[in-house]
Formats: sequence, C-alpha cells, structure tokens
Amino acid sequence: MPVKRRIKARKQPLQQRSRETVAVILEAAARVLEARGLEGFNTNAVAERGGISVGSVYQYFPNKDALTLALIARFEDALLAKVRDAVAASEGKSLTASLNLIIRAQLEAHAERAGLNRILETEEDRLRPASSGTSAAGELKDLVAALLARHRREIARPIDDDAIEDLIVISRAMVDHALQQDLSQAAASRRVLRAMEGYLFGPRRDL
Amino acid sequence: MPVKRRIKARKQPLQQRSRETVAVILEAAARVLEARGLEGFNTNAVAERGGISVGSVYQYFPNKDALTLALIARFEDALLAKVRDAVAASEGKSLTASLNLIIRAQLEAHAERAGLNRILETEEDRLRPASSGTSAAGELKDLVAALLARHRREIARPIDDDAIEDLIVISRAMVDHALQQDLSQAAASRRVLRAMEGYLFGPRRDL
DNA sequence: CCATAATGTGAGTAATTGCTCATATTCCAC
DNA sequence: GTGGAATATGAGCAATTACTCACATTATGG
Repeated sequence: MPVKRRIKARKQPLQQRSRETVAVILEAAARVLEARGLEGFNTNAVAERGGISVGSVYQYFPNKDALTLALIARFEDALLAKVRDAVAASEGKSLTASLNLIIRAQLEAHAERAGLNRILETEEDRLRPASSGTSAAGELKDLVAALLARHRREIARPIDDDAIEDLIVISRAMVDHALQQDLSQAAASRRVLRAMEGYLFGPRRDL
Repeated sequence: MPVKRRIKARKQPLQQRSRETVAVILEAAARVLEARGLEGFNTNAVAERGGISVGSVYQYFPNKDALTLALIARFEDALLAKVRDAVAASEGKSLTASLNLIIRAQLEAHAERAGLNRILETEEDRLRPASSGTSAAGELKDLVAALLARHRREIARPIDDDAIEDLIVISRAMVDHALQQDLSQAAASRRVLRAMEGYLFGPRRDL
C-alpha cells in the first residue's frame, strides 16, 4: 500500500472515450466481484477483466475503495429509481397495495445481481465514515414519507421521522434476509408487508 | 499468504498455562479491533498487544479468520446468556413486559463493547459460509419461541417458524441501528417493541 | 497539420502481513 | 531427578497487491 492515499482522481473523464473507459471499469469491477468475491477483488484483476490497464483505473478512481463506492452508488441509484417508480405508480391505490409496490421494488433491485449487491452492502458498512447520511438515504426517506402521507388518515399513529427510519430499517433487513434465504418473491413480500403494516398500525389495544 | 490454509489448530490447550494464553489472545484480539479497527487487525499486532509471540497465536488458532470467529462465538454466547436470563425472568410477566426484557437484553449485549461488536457483526457476513445456521442462532429461535408460547392465546396470528425468524431479523436490525445512532436505551426499546408487537398483532383489520 | 491536451499503458516498486519452523523453555509423570 | 511432552518464541519467508510513473498513443482546436 502506498504511503499517502490519494483523495481525488487524477483526471475527470472529459471526452467520450474516457467516459466509456469509466463504464468499462465499473462493469469489470462488478464482474470480478461476482466471479471471485471480495477476496479476489483487486485492481489488477479489474483491469484485466476490462481489457484495459491498471493505470487507467487509477486515472479515474483515486484508490480501490473509491471504485467500490462508485459501485455502491450505482446500486443505490438503481434502487432509488425503482422505488421512485413504485411510489408514482401507487398513486390512487390502497395503502396495502402501495406498500406492496415499494416492497417489490426493493426486492427486485436486490434480486438482479443479488450476489454482487450483497457484497456491496457488506462493504458499505466498512467504507461509509460512521453514519454519514447519503443523499440516497435522504431521498428514500422522502419517498416513503410521501407515500405514507397519502394515507395519513388510515394510520392511527403519527408518522414522524423516526417511524420512517424504522420502516426503512425493517424492510431493508427483511429484504436482505429474504434474498439470503432464497425466498420466493411472493413469500418475501407477504412477510415484509406484515412487518410494515404491523409497525404502522401497532398492536390491537382493544383486545 | 500461505499456499495451503490450515484448517485445524496445531494444538489444543491442555494445561492451565495454555488455556490462559488462549484467553490472552482473545482479549488482545478484541482490544486491537477496538483500538485500530479491522484495518489494523493483524496477527502480529495481536501478539504484541497480548505480550506473547505470533507463534503462540498459531498454536491455538489455525488462521486469522478462526481467531475472528472465536471472538464472534464469544459475543454470541454472551448475547445468548443475557437473552436466556431475560426469558427466565419474564416468566409470569405480560407479553409486552417480556418482549421488553429480551429487547433490553439484546441492547445491553450490544452496548457493552459496542465498537467491537459492530465490527464482529460485519465480519460475520464474510466468514460464515453462506447461511449456515449456527447453534447459537438455533437456540435464540428456541428461546423466543418459548417466550411467545407462553402468550399464545393473546396473539391472534399463528406463530410459526418463519414468524420467529422475522422477529429476530427485525429486532436485530433495529438494535444495530439504534446503536449506530446512539439512541438512548429507552427510545430504542420503545421503537423495537413497537415493531415486534406490530408484527405479532398485525394491522387492525377492523377499521 | 501541428501543438497541446487528454487518454492509455504495464512493468515495476514498496509495503504489508499471514504464517512457519527450528529452537528454547516450562511443565509433568514416574 | 530425568525424560518426554506441552508450550512458547520471533526472525524471516513467501505471497499478495495497491499504486506509480515515464512513456506511448489518440483526440482536439486553431
């Protein structure tokens, strides 16, 4: 390892050619992670897989972790896009149907390239400097809040910021778990829905 | 790294002296992880911190991962012991009170040496060969099942194995999250309880 | 076309580190 | 005691790997 760790990339991709190189690097990195796991994930392997030279990797990524972080951001963007669509599509639908849509969105986002995404989630813990809220995390909260706001009157309890956070934590954990266990999407949906609705409506105090 | 990876330790600790050495190694490993994180966690550092030689580490642990796994097992044992106590202490208490006790148990287990435990949980993902149920995981399920069985009649829904699993996943994720956010134990308890009770009782279908 | 900027190359370096093994020390059974 | 087993030592090996840099190639603007 080098003595001093570079913080910024040497170059920003300006021309079309270099933008393509960046894409190639990212995809190669993803494939290496899928094929060889974290253990076999090294920058030389990425370069080889991408059919380019290591030097090129370091033109656009200051260090290996930056490359991993770029993959994480890419995954988060894809997830967010799906959730955004789900929230849009749920307009006019019932609360249960709406929740089901965002649950499906999350399941789908994780399911494609499941192996890769699982590794990326693991790395996220290591790489994110202690609870730094990403903008992605912020938007996810906003999206869920917007969806719930549409059903305010059906929900007995107040939906504050903490509740939104909890719902996200719960669904994320359950989605991860479902993927690990290779649950069918139907089964996974049902169980996550149960948890979310339960959290929203709380125990029956009327028994 | 060596070409061939040793699977079993060279020696089992037989005498009192070596049993103490093993304890010293484990504690030194824990302290290195706490002080320098995963990045600074190497066997030479562990040996130095423990005031022993690297060779001794490899007498009782076949490789570095085995050492980490031993720390994980140690944490799981401590957690399990606390939960066991909580389940025992909850006898005769209400369901809510009982749930609160096991939630507190989990929070406490994580809270002491929080930094260390957080790292260990991260490593667990990497080290456990794809969803191999530990005996610890099994016993935790049994304990929760036993507790819930005492309140069968209060719970409308059937409590099958999947439900227990979900409850554990939910509480674990929320406890982790609470620790990360430095929530007070009271606030954390309240939120986890809400999630668990919600899951158990489900949404009010009677609205 | 030409000067200059952008991009690409890959052999090599420097550092890290998991782990071994020949040897020394301590313990215990008899 | 004494011999053998258990335990401890730590210098150093072997392998890995993130990253650099001097140089080549390609694109672009004037």
